[in-house]
Amino acid sequence: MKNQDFINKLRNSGLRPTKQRIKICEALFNTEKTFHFTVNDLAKMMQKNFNEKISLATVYNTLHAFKKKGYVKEISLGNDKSYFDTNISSHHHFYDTKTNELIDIDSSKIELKNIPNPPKGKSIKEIDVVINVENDSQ
Amino acid sequence: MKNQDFINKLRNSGLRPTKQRIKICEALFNTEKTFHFTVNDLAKMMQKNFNEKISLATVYNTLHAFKKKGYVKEISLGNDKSYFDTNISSHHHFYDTKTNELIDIDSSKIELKNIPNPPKGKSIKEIDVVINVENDSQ
DNA sequence: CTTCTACTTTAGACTGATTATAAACTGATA
DNA sequence: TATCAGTTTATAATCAGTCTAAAGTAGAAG
Ligand SMILES: [Mn+2]
Ligand SMILES: [Mn+2]
Ligand SMILES: [Zn+2]
Ligand SMILES: [Zn+2]
Repeated sequence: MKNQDFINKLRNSGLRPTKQRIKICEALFNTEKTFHFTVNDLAKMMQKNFNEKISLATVYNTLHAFKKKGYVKEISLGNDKSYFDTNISSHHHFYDTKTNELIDIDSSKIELKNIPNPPKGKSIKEIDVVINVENDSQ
Repeated sequence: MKNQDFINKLRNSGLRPTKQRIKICEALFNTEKTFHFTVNDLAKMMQKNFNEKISLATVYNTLHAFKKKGYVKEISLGNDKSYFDTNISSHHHFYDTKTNELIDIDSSKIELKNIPNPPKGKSIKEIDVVINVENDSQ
């Protein structure tokens, strides 16, 4: 995917293709594999790998905008900070509670049976399965 | 359960039965049903319902001590703050993302099939299923 | 090309949950 | 009763995330 594609993608979804947003698109979507990251991870990555100092506020703004457009997902865990995910397919995670490492599990890999009915008046939006793991002691 | 039972419970697990811990035990474990709460919820509850002003730091200390002893569980969600749970059985949750309300789902209600093997060298500690729900619009 | 304006970016202030500190207090033991 | 490690507490510190208001910029219009 080239620069111009991101510009179109942004414009088509009503986001002005600013220098910062385009660079962040490159960082997030010009990759072999999807990945998980924190806001700080991304801010540092932009600086180091893309030579682009983007203010933290803008990184937050952009990620929230991208999330609203469905370009990234946000994941919350036992941690204090939240993670973003460029894998936007419905999927689950292994989560290493010691290292904070996240590993995808394809949605089709786990079968959920007998999901109970939601409380009256509410409907299910999404189901998150987190399998907490830890290094074998010894 | 009476006061003396909590004193024994605390002593048996190596926690000094202080006035604050005993009162918190009463608040948490002298109930019909288990429940979910935040640190602030509990601090306020102690003041209002138990006429016991306990410093926030102590509430944190106590909850973390109780968690380590397995008397409560901690639940992390998309929220900024974390929740505690007096239901220490292995179970899952409905989570209303708008109201932050948590509702228990008995572990036996949901059947998880084909759980993939954890990454090499890691083993599964716990599986959390969160079913995000929302009020039916209209 | 220049002007105009709404949308963006930004530094820095602010918030709110949680943790750290260090002094005062207290349960257990002798 | 004296002693002391474990506890409580007020308060400061931390840290992710949000807010603000000023400066910058993309895009439209002339
Ligand atoms: Mn967020
Ligand atoms: Mn905690
Ligand atoms: Zn993922
Ligand atoms: Zn629960």
